[in-house]
Amino acid sequence: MPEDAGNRPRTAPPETRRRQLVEATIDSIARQGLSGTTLSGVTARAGLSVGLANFHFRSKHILLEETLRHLAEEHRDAWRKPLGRKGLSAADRLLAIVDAHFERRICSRRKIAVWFAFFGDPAWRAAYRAIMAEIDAERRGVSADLCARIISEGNYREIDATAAAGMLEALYDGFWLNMLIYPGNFDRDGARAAIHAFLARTFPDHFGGEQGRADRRTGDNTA
Amino acid sequence: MPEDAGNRPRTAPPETRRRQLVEATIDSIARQGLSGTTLSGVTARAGLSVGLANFHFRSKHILLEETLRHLAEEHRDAWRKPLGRKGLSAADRLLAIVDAHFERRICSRRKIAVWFAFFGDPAWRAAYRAIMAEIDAERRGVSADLCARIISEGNYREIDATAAAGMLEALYDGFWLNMLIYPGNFDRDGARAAIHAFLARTFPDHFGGEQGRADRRTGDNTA
Amino acid sequence: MPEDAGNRPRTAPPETRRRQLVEATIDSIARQGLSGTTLSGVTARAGLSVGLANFHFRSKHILLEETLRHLAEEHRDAWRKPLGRKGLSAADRLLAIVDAHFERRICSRRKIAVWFAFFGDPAWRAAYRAIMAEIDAERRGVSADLCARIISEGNYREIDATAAAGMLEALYDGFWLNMLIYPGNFDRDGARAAIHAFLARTFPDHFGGEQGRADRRTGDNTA
Amino acid sequence: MPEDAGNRPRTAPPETRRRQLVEATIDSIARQGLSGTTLSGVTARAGLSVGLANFHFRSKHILLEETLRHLAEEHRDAWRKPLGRKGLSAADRLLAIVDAHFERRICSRRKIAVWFAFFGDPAWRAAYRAIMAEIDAERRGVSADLCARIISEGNYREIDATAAAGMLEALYDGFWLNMLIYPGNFDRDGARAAIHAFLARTFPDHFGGEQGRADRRTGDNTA
DNA sequence: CATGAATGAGTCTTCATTCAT
DNA sequence: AATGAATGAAGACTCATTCAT
Repeated sequence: MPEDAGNRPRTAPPETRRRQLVEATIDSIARQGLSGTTLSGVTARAGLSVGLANFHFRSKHILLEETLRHLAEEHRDAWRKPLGRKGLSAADRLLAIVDAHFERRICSRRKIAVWFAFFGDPAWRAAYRAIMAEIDAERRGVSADLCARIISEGNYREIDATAAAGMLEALYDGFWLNMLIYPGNFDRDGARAAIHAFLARTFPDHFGGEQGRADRRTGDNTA
Repeated sequence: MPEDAGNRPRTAPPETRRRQLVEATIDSIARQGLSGTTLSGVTARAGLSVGLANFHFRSKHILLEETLRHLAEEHRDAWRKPLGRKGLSAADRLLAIVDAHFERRICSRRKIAVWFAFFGDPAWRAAYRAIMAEIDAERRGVSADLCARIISEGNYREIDATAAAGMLEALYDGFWLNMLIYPGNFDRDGARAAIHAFLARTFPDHFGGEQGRADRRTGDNTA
Repeated sequence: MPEDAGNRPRTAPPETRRRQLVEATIDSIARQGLSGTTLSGVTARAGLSVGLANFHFRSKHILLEETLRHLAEEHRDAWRKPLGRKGLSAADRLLAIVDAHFERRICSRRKIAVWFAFFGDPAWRAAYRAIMAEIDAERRGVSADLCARIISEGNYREIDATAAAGMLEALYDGFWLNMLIYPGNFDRDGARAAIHAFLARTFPDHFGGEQGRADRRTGDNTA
Repeated sequence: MPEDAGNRPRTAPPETRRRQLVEATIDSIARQGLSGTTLSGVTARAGLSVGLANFHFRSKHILLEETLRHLAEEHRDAWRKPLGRKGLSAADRLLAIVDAHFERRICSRRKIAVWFAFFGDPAWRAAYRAIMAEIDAERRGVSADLCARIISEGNYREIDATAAAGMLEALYDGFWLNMLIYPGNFDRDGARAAIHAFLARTFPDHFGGEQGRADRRTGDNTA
């Protein structure tokens, strides 16, 4: 269980330890769930002592909070980064946001399991909101703006940009959950393709059918 | 907290007690989460004693399992019942399935919270599958069949019935989760309307815009 | 260690259990000190399980608080009871208060050790005040009143009743502490005799030397 | 909290560190009690590192022992020093011992709190005895001798010198404790005056009323 | 059917102590 | 001399389960 005991230095920079522990926590939540995640389980997985978790984080609660925050930042970075690129069309940007939700790093079953572990608990839902409400609102806002631009560019009179952005949000979560529960029936590529198809049907002039060809390019599946 | 102590008979038929306890369990999970749900909490809420819960259910695990089963049956009944009616078109039936997911009884935040509590835990996900895999598969199958019929009736060559059914599944869960996390931004009527709009855009000949008018008929919001 | 396991009933009235636990707590504090007093130590001494202490008292803190309160009431009763008797002179009453502090039940090393355990901790000092400030003030007040009556009856112009009462308070505590630390040099009878002598010298007309003869009547020493 | 971090030299002679740590320990015990006194708390208060406490003292136990010893020596010096002066009468010497107990340095609430912290714990009572039994006996012996000389000088037939010395011991501790618990009702000057009055009544020819005048000379109260 | 006292295993947390730097 | 990361034993508390009544 100790990751590589023996030649590991007895002491390490705080950030290293924190990362090790957060990573072990993600592992533990994914496998044992939130309530099955114990400090001793996490530290054993990390090859460290119980005391150390309380030394670097001040309590189990804070460790979990930091884990949530870690995931939050990783996710936010994933969809924000491509938006920074120059010369992208609104459609490109919207696709980038969609695809970010199904990148391998973001959308492993391991990490989705952790997200839903937090979603499943009322207290952690509140923590999630405290951390993510603004970020989620920003993403929805950006998506709605992009939809609005697409709508105004095209000939999509009857479409409501806000509603379209809401659909996308629902689709991310909905596919994630179904990938988690029925991994045999849902996978990253299928989900992405389905959302692409949805966009193609909604904004046919912007998301042509040829986009779909590239969807099957990554052959990996979530572990 | 005891529901109506005092004039309640000291003994009652097993089915009554079981229902009381399951109901109290749903309450407890919705408010405290799965890990915050204790036998003594549940029984106190029901105005009963701890011993009784272990008498009627043999363990906490079984009580939770029965709670999950209760919800499962309620949900299954909700979308199955309208399918029994004669003389409904494929489109009517598909709409009925969609709408069943957003009925008030099915789609209260209280019950959604319980669903996601179970979804959030790996062990309970397995239990969920054991109970629901077949039912969920059936519903997906029925939806896919209905889509296939609609597709064959209409002129929707490029559409994949299975994918469409998968979209619907994702949308149910996705809207549910968003209603749970951001109740200010997502509600039952909006979700239903969004899915109706999705169907209208996907199968324009079958789901005309006039369907949308009825969507705002129920003014209630989830408790 | 279990007190009389085997023929002890598995369940007992709450008051019995509470008393058992408080008694075991007194024992434990006397022997191991406040910080050496653990829930498992106390319950083992009482022949009960850890869980039970948290069932009858809601926390260790409350158990200790109740223990303090128990001692407080016992002590208060000891000096209050004789004051209720009719036909006692002021001097009689004052002596009764003094003697109450050196009764065997009140003034065992075991119990004194517990008092001083609480005195020794800042937080418990505050708890002591919360419980005892009024009672202690009452006793000082009664003593001062009695001194005042004695002073007015006798010819003790220069004596301050309040100061005399303060002296008595100091003497109780001072002898208690010395009995605790140097049991070879200080004992109940000696302490009582010394205070009697102090009163005889302070109020010679009221506390004649013949009082002293009775002082040696109890031959017991503290355990 | 660090006493004067920044311009403090990184290394200092052992005696300096030891004194700093003992002083911080006294602070900590006075505020948090013995059980609330942790090595990291003490060292933080001193602006030093945990490791250093274990370097200069070999364990927490030894640090506390040294703290007790420090207090013991300070106290012993306080009452011994005046005895060294030439030309003092027995009465003067006895008064000096009494007054030493109520000097500001000796009799602050802070230090009394520490004494009683040690008194309150059975194990530390043993340590106290190991350190102080002889010193306390010496003081009692000196006091008894002085009383004996006073008794033989005066006309105090019925008085027992040993008992008188015992009374004084009890009064020191008794007033200390009451100052600790009820600082509003007991203070250094009042305690000293009360003991002076006690001596004046016990040995009227040696401790005249005019002594009392000087009692109020120090206007400070305990911190 | 029903109660609730009793048990004890499991978890978080604190903290003295160690030790590499 | 000095630091502070790291360890692990010990203790309070929770809670599912049992069982006598």
